[in-house]
Amino acid sequence: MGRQPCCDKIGLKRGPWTIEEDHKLMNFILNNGIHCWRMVPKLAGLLRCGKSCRLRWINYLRPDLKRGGFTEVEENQIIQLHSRLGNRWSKIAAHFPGRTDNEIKNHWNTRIKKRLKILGLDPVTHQPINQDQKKIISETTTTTTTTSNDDHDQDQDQGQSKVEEETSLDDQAAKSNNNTDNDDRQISTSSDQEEITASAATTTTDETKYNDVLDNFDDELLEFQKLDFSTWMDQEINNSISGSSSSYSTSSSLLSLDESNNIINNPSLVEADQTYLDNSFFSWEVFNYHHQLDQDLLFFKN
DNA sequence: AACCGGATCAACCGCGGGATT
DNA sequence: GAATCCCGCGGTTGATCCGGT
Repeated sequence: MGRQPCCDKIGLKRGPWTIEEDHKLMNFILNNGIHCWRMVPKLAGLLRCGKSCRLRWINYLRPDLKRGGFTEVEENQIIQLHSRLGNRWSKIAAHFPGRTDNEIKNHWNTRIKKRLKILGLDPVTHQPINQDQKKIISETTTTTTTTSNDDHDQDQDQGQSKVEEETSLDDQAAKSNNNTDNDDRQISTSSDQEEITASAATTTTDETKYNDVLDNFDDELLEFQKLDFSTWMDQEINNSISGSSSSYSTSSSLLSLDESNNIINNPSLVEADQTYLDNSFFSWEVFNYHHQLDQDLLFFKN
């Protein structure tokens, strides 16, 4: 007997979200919170399945998302964590406040994998590739960009051997999350850092590199922990208005900061040019400018 | 200007696991 | 213990962007 689908898909909309749908979903969650994703689309008046709403919220609408490209420090941290956790993207993402598992997964598959191959490292085992393997990889990467089944199998094998370690990491992540309550940004704990440091010390060739990475990471974490969530959010809002924030998506589906500010300064543009609404997503900042952010943010601050 | 192919990333799908009945 | 529900995860797809020719 097969499993029932998560929802009946008859009459449900698929594909890219419109600004109107985003607005409905965000308003609903901000006003009501999340209790049951299955009910969210019905109550919010959306023709989407609950899964789709959840994904949209987690990967795009959540106000604490950190947009923009990954820094080298973050990339190195991802590599470090991937060497120990394998393709457990959600576990890896737990170490990066404001980043989603999807974002990290995409970044890994599109950039970091290549970077490691160029450096002569196997992205699956993180070990140096011998010449024969290098040859095979260079041939396969020129013919296809998709993940091979071999990769997949190796990933799974690797995953099996890491279950015990993962368990301890999960415990730490859980403790960390419980300690932080509303402050999602403060996820990594000192014990995480100690373990990462200890693990880094066991990898012989990259020891120095990892220590540098961890030093930088500790500095960032310290800065980060000085902020409480509401302070951070206020800064993000102020930065967005002044145009000095560093965390903006360059994604094509978002209006650029210049465009956003242009609309802020000239709201009539939106009424005059319907294509803004039809074809574009506002950035989070613009969206909130038009929808009384302060009121909505009370939900998060409380 | 038009086309092409690679890169990117949002979104979908199926599955596994925990909770509940 | 079995059946069912729901959530979350990881793999994959497909639309779009972008640079090269």
